[in-house]
Amino acid sequence: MAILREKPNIESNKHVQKRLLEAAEELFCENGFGATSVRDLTTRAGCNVAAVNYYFGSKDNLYEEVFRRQLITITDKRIASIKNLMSRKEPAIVLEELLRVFADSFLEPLLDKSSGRRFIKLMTREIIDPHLPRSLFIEKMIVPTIGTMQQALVKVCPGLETKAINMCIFSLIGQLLHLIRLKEMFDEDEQFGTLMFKFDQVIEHVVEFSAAGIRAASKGKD
Amino acid sequence: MAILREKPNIESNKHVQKRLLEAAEELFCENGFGATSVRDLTTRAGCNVAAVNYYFGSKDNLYEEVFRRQLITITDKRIASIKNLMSRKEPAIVLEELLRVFADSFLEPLLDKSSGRRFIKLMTREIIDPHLPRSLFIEKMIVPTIGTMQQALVKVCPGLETKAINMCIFSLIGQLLHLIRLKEMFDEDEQFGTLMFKFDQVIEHVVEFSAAGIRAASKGKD
DNA sequence: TTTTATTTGAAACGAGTGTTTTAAGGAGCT
DNA sequence: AGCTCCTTAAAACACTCGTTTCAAATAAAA
Repeated sequence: MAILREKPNIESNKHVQKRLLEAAEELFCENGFGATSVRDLTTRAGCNVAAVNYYFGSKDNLYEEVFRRQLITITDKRIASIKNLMSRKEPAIVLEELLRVFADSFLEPLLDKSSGRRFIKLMTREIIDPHLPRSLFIEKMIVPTIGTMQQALVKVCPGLETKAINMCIFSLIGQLLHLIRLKEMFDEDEQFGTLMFKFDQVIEHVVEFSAAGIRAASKGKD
Repeated sequence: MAILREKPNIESNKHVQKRLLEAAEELFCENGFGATSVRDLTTRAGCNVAAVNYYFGSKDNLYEEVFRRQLITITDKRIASIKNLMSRKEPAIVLEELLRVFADSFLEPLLDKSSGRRFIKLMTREIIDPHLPRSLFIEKMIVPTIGTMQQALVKVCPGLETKAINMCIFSLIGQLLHLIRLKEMFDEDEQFGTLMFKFDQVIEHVVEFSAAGIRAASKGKD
C-alpha cells in the first residue's frame, strides 16, 4: 500500500499515478469532489478502480494533493508578478500601474485555458463547503498574496494606514472575484456577457474606480 | 400522484408538505443539492421517504420550489428598500446615502439569522454548478435589482453614463458579495474575522470607497 | 354507516458509491 | 531458471442513493 511513491523508473508511458493526478485535476475542478466518482477518475486515466487507493490511499488524499498543488502554483505566479513590477526603480510606480498589474496577475489564471482556470471553480466550492482545513487556504494563498500587495501599496501610496490598506485590497479583490464570477456565468452566453461588459473595459474601470477609492481613503491622512 | 396540491383542510398540525418545504430550505441551503438526501429531508420533516415524491414528484422539483421562493423574497425586499429611500422628496438624496441603503438591503439577509442567510450559500452553489436554468436567476433577481439601482443612481448622480453606471454597480456588488464571503468564511473564526475587519467599518469603507469611485467615473462627463 | 378518496408506512428495487480482497501479470535481480 | 517486488485486473464488499410498490391507515363524502 504505497502512498505518493516516486516514479518507478524512467517515464514509461505517462505513469498511472500522473495520469490520475491530471484526471483528478480536470474532474474535481469541473464537477467538484462529491460529483466526481472514483470510477470517473479511473476511466479518464485509463486504469483500474483500485489505482486511486493504491497510489493515494483514498479519494480524499488525491483531492488534497490536487488542491494543494494548484493553490501554491497560482499564488506563486501572482506574487512574482507584483514583485517584478516593484523591483523597478527608474520611473516611479504610479497607483494605477500597480492596480493594473495586480488585476492582471489575479485574472491571468482565468484568462488562459490552462489548468488554473478550472481551479477557480474548485476554490469557490472549497469556500462554500470545505473538505480541507481552512488553514491551508489562508497560509498558502491569502496571507502571502495580501502581504505582498500590502508592501507594494505602502510604497506606492504612502500615508495610507494599515487598516485602510487592508480594506482597499478587500475592495479590489472583491471586484476581481466578481468579474471572474460573471465571466464564468455568462461565458457562452453572448446575450448577456458581451452586451453589457467588455472584459478589458471592466478591468480598466476597476483600476480607475479603485484608484479613486484608495486616494479618497488616503486623503484623510495625507 | 398529486403534485403541489393544496392544503387538505385547515392547518392540521403543520402539514407534511409544509414541513418538507421547511426542511428542504434548511438542508439544501446548508449542504447543497447533492449532499442532501431524500432521507435527510424526510427525517427532519418527520415523515416517510415516499412523501417527497408524493407531494413534489421528485427531489428536483422540491429543490426548484425552494429556490424560486427564496429568490423572489430576497429580491422584493431589496427593491423595496431602495424605492423607499427614493420616494423621499424633501432633502435631496446624496450618493453616500443611497449606497448605504443599497449595502444594507443587500446584506440584510446575511445579518439576520432568518432563512435568507442560508440561502446565500445556495445561490453561490447554483452559480458554480447550476441545477436550474440561469434565466430564473437573471429574470427574478439580477435584472430587477440592477434595474432599480440604475434608476436610483441616475437621479442621485446625473451626468453618469449608462455603461459607467452598470460598471459602478458591478463594483459595488462585487465588494458586498466579497464581504458576505469573508463573513461566512471566518464567522466562527475569531482570530481572522474580527482581527482585521469590523463589519460596520467595512460597510462604511465600501460606501466611501465606492462613492469616490463613482464620482471619479462621472467627473469625465460632468 | 358505508363508500370513496387521500395520505401514510414499510419494504424493496436497481443503480451507484468508496474501498478491499484476491489473484494474475511483469520487470529486474541473483 | 527461480525469486522477489511492484503493479494491474476483476470481482466482491457493504453500504447509500432516488424512486416505486402496495397495503394499511385516515379523512371526506355519500
